[in-house]
Amino acid sequence: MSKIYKTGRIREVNSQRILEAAEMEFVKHGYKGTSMQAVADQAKLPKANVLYYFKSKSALYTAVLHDIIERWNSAVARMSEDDDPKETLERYIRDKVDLAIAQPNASKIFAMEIIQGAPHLQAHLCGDVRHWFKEKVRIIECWIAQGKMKAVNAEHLIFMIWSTTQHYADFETQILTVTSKRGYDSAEVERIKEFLCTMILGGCGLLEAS
Amino acid sequence: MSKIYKTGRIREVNSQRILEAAEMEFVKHGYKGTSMQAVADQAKLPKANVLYYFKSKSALYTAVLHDIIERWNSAVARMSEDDDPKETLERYIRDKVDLAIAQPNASKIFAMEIIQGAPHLQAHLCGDVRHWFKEKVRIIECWIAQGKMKAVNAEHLIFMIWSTTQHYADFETQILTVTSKRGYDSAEVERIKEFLCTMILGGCGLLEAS
DNA sequence: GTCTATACAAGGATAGAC
DNA sequence: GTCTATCCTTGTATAGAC
Repeated sequence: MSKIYKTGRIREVNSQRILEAAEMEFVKHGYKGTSMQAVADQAKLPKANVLYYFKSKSALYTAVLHDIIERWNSAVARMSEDDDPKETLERYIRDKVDLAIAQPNASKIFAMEIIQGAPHLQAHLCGDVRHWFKEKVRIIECWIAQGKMKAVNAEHLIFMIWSTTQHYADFETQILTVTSKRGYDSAEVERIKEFLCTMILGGCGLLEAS
Repeated sequence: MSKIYKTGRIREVNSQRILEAAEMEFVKHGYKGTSMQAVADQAKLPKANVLYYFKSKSALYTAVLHDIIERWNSAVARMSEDDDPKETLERYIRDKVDLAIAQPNASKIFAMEIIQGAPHLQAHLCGDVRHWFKEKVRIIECWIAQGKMKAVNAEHLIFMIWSTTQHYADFETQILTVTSKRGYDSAEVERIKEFLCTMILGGCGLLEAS
C-alpha cells in the first residue's frame, strides 16, 4: 500500500531536481567552481545522493549540457531552401529570442562552455553544430543565388542572429542594470523582436515590399 | 653593482607576469574554478610569491578586471552629439572589433563575470557603465531628433553593437570550429567589419548616400 | 624580497550502515 | 534505495627560514 508509484518514479523526480539544481549552480560558478555539495544543498538532498544518481561531477555536467541541447533542438523550427527567406529568418529570430528569455540559464551555461574553449563540447561543435551551420549557409547562399534576398555574407549573418538573440539571455544582468529595469516584460520582448527583425531582415533586403 | 634596476622593477615585472597568467587561468576556469597554484604554475613562480604580490585570490581577480577595464577605456574613442553619426558609429564598431580580436581574453573574462551575475562588477555596472550607456542613448536620440539618422531604438542599437562585436571574441572557439578556420586573418577581420557596418549603419539609414 | 613548509578548510568520491 | 562517516586530494593563506 505504501508504494503506489511505479518503479523508477522517485528516480525520475530526483534526477530532475538534481538537474535543475545543477543548472543553477553551474551558471553561477562554472564547471570547476561548482561543488557537488552546493548542488546537493540546492536540490535539498544529501551529497551522496547526487553522486548516486550521476556517477561523477563530469557526468552530471554532461547530462546538463545534453538536456540543454535537447530542449534547444526541439524548440527551433527547421528551414529549407524552398522556404521563403523572410518568413523563415523572422521565425528563427523570434524563436531564438523567446528561447533566450524563457531559458536564460541554458544559454548562459552554453556560452560559458564555449568561452572556456568548449572542453566538454568539442564533439558536438565539430559534429552537429558544424553540420547545421554549413547546411544553413548553403540554404542562404541558395536564396541569394535565386535572387530572393540581397547578397550578404551568409556566415556572418548567422553569427549576427546568434549573437544578438543570445545576448539578451547571457548579458541579462548588464542589460537590466543599464536600462534600470527589473526584468523583461512582454512588451519589451516584442520590442526586441521588432528591432532585430527590422535591422536584420532590412539588411538582407527583405523588407522593401512592406 | 649587482642591482642596476631601480627599486620596484622586479615587482613591476613579476606583477605583470602574474596578471597575464591569471587572465589565462580565469578565462579557462572562471573565478571559483581557478586556483592560485595554477596561476603560479602559469607564471612560473612559487605559489607563495603570487600571494605576496596580491594579498588574496579575490584581490588578484579584482586587479585583472580593473586592468581590463582600463585597457578598454583607453582603446575606444569618445563620441558627442556634434559628431557625424555615420563616422562615429563606424569608428566605434571598427574599434570594438579590433579590440575583440586583439584581446579576446579581456572580453571573455568580462563576459563570464556578467553571465555569472556580475558579483564583482555590480558597482562598475551601476556606475560607469550605466552612465556611459545613458549618455550614448541620449546622443543617438539627439541625432534622430535632428533627422541625421533613422528613428531606431537607441538602447537596442547599442546592445546590437556590443553583442555582434564581442561575439567574435567570446565565441571564437565556436566560430573557428564551424567555419573550419584556425584563426582570424586580417582579411577576415576586414570582412567582419564590412559586414557589421553595412548591416548596422544600413539599418540606421546612414548608407543611402553612397 | 623570495621561497619552503605547513595549518586548516573544502572538494570529489566511496564504503558500508540502515 | 538512501544517507552517514570517512578517505584522500586540493585549495587558500600564513609563518618563518633563507
